[in-house]
Amino acid sequence: MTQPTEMPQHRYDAALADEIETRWQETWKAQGTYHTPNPSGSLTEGPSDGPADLSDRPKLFIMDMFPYPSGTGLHVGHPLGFISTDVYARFKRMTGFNVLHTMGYDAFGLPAEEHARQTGVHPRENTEANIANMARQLHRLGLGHDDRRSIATTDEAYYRWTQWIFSQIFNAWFDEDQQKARPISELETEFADGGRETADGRPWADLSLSEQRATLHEYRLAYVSEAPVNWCPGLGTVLANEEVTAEGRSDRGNFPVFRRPLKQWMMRITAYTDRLLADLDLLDWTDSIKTMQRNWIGRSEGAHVDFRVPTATDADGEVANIRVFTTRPDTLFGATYMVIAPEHPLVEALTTDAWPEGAKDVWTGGAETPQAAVNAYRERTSQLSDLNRQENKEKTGVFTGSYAVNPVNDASIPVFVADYVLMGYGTGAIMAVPGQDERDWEFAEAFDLDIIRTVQPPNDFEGDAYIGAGAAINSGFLDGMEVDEAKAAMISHLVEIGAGESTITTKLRDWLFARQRYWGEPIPIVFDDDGNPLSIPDDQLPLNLPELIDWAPRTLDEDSEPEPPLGRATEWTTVDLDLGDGMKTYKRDLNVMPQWAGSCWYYLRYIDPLSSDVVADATSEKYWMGGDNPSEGGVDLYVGGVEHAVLHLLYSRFWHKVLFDLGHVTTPEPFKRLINQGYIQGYAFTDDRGMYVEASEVVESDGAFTHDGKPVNREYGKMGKSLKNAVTPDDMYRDYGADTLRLYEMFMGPIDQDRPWETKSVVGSMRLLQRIWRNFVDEGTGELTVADVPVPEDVNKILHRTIDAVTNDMANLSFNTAIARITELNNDLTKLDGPTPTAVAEAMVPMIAPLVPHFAEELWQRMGMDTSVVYAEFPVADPALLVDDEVEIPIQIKGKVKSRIMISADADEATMEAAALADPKIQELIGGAEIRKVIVIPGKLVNIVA
RNA sequence: GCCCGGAUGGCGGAAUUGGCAGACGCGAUGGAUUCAAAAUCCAUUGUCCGAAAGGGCGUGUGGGUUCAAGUCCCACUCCGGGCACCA
Repeated sequence: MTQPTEMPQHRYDAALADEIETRWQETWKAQGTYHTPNPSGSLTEGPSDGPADLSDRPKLFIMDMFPYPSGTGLHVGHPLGFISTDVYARFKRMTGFNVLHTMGYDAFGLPAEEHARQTGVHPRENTEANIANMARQLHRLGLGHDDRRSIATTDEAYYRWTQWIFSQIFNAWFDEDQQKARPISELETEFADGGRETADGRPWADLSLSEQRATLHEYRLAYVSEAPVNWCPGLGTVLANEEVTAEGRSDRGNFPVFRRPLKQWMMRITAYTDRLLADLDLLDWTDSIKTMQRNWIGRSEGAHVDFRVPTATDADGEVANIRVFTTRPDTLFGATYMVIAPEHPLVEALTTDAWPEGAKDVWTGGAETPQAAVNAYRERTSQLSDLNRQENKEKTGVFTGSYAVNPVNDASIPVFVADYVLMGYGTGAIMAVPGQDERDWEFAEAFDLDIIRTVQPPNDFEGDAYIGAGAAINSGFLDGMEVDEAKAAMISHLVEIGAGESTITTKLRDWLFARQRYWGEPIPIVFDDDGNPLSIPDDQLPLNLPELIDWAPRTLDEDSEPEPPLGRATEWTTVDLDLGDGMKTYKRDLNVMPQWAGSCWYYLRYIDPLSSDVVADATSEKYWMGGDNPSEGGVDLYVGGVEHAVLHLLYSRFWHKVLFDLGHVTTPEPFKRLINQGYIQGYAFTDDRGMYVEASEVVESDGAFTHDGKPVNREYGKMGKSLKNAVTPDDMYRDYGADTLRLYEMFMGPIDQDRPWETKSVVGSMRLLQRIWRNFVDEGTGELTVADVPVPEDVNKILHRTIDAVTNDMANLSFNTAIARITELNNDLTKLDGPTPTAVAEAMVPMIAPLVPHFAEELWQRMGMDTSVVYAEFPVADPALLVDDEVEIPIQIKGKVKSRIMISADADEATMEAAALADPKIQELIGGAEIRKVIVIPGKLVNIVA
């Protein structure tokens, strides 16, 4: 049994840490210590206990990717990034910056709705409870957030502006000439002035109101369109491409997703393809994230080529023309057949009644007629999910019975339907060049088609299709040209004969923006009697969700139509409005926005969370976003998980660019610097049935692990509920305190690396704080042991070296090495007899303050300071103390260290060489051997080659 | 298949430009203290040979450049991530 009476009364333990931490958290809250002043508008007040000149200082805007407030609360993995940004923010506050750092909650979304479906509790109630719990957990961590600026995307005052931005996007169009978004009213003026022609050439004024609305709708950046979408019956909603996994299932819930045409809200993100790509160069992001964005956008340059099919006519009665996209127009002479996707609109027109002469048996799929073959093939592929279509890479297809004409050599080539060509990319049709394309080669072999090489492979080439560089062969006027030259020549030839042109294709599709769910922002749109969408006036925002008894979407089958829950609020679905042509009854849009909407712009509301007349005060926006130097502008540091590489970060950049074009923000990019923090992983344990057991109950002895007396297997994975290995911060607060948790998480390794959690190692960080504490406070009496005594010279040097190293490490976010340096300094301090010199203490406490703010504040106040350590100046190293008069340098023989000597730090090469050769140990080792060369690096080392 | 990362003691990880590999911590071992334990303090801790002094070998593998390589070059293995019939 423990006997607390024997414990020193004033030891730094969990109980004392708890007392110190909660006390300072209350004080900071009362003083508004982390209140960050804006230059104008709302929130110009700074902290009552901080410097008065904060808003005159250079700014720094630091952000975390805000969390979704889940019902289970935080585990110790979540705050890793939050602690990093907090340490950095605190360091920057102490080195002369006005730092904006706060936290919000991304609170709309599916889980709250699923929870509501299970419990009958309204999503809002549940969401608010979760936010309260998460806010408590985060506050207890001592994060220096300006809580006046905290937002939740579900706040009325917040989503009012999400809806406003939607209206801005809806009421804008993309001017291709200027490559920017402009207000739709300017387009209307162009039409009205005759500066732009209508589709059928009629003057604008002759169009009916409905026709005008329909015309403008074609241009809007947010538009309704009938397009193939990802229909997820399991969730009862449609999803964006980005929300569908490679396996063809929903990102959330893992339900199957089906492609089918539906009328849906889209956002014209594709208009911004080039700018989204080009502006990546402005950003200080990792190459891997930039690469992921580039791959997702998937821009590729090539050409359209038209292949006529003289025997067929299209829907307009014209000679059928198959337009293909190719990145290799130089290989056109090698096109021996064509393939169109099973969903291609020309399939029916091209499919003939009977097999033409020359059709090989293998082309027919065993069917009597092309009609039968194509129908059977389309039937079969339509039933395959995307997953199966990708898994089975064996080439299948059937001949349509038609031949197309190769525009460069008039060759007649057969047209196939095959599912290896996808309708969703390019034109949904290809010219097949088996000689230079592996997939075409496979198909050509399977279907006994001609193969013509049009690029000369190297002599030692042994593969099938050759996709490398080389001279053109078998290609008429291109022969002898290298690939790039041949491409250019072919394109100009195609333009000349009117059979093609250069073009650019992207994988990026317009963003599907509607969800048939309840817990999201209602779309601020109404429809007139002709079904034209119109935005509701800004002064009627926010548009609130109707109160419903039954929020849940229906789980439906594949062939069903989505049923938006908002449609059940019958009173809500219609509204009387005057939109300029008198009071009329309109139908509301019944969709809600996707979860990504609220997170697209939250940084702007952090800047100015209170304004009700503007999205963010213009002066403050320019100040915090760095609008004075737009190309360098944006949030100074944004930290979050890599899982948002293409979703949130692409959408957010898109919205920001629209707002930039419309003049609402001053920088072209929202996030200047991005860091992806690693994940905290944990050990997990499975029993003999393979079921996870509670990791905290597993006992280790002699390298073996047991749970409840039975042996278990150790595994390793992302910390969480499913692996039963979550450790909560609340447990850590109780056993060690928040400062220890902060210190441990920062000490575990570099910020961007995954790392395993080990509760047993946390004690190391606790010990460091205890050892520092003992150098400041007598554990028995609680008396301060800091005294105004002189600092020994060697200690002073160590102190200034530590200051120098820690300053650099903090600036580079290398908190693990900063902590190591502080530990070394403290170890030296421990060895010192007598009290800790005041001069050392006054440097050391501010130095640790960013990492362990409560601990440092407590020592700071005990040392008699009358202002908060939060705004204390970070110590500055004295350069004179960083250099030594004498240094120890290694002497190497052939690169191996053999001896060491002390030598004057500024000794020249000759002196060093002489000193090295004079060393007795070296003389003995060299003996009489000839010295061939001596390399001297002044102040560093001597290497003797003997 | 393609594109990014990465591999250093029993473990987490250090090592600006090529210049003393293993900082700092965890764990482990021994000691001091204690009736005993916890806590604390001190010492040792890459590996092999050796009683020691000392020496050999060592940063995934194989080669190379260099006075000198964890760091640069070539080839490969394994692990993590992203994309994937994208024409």
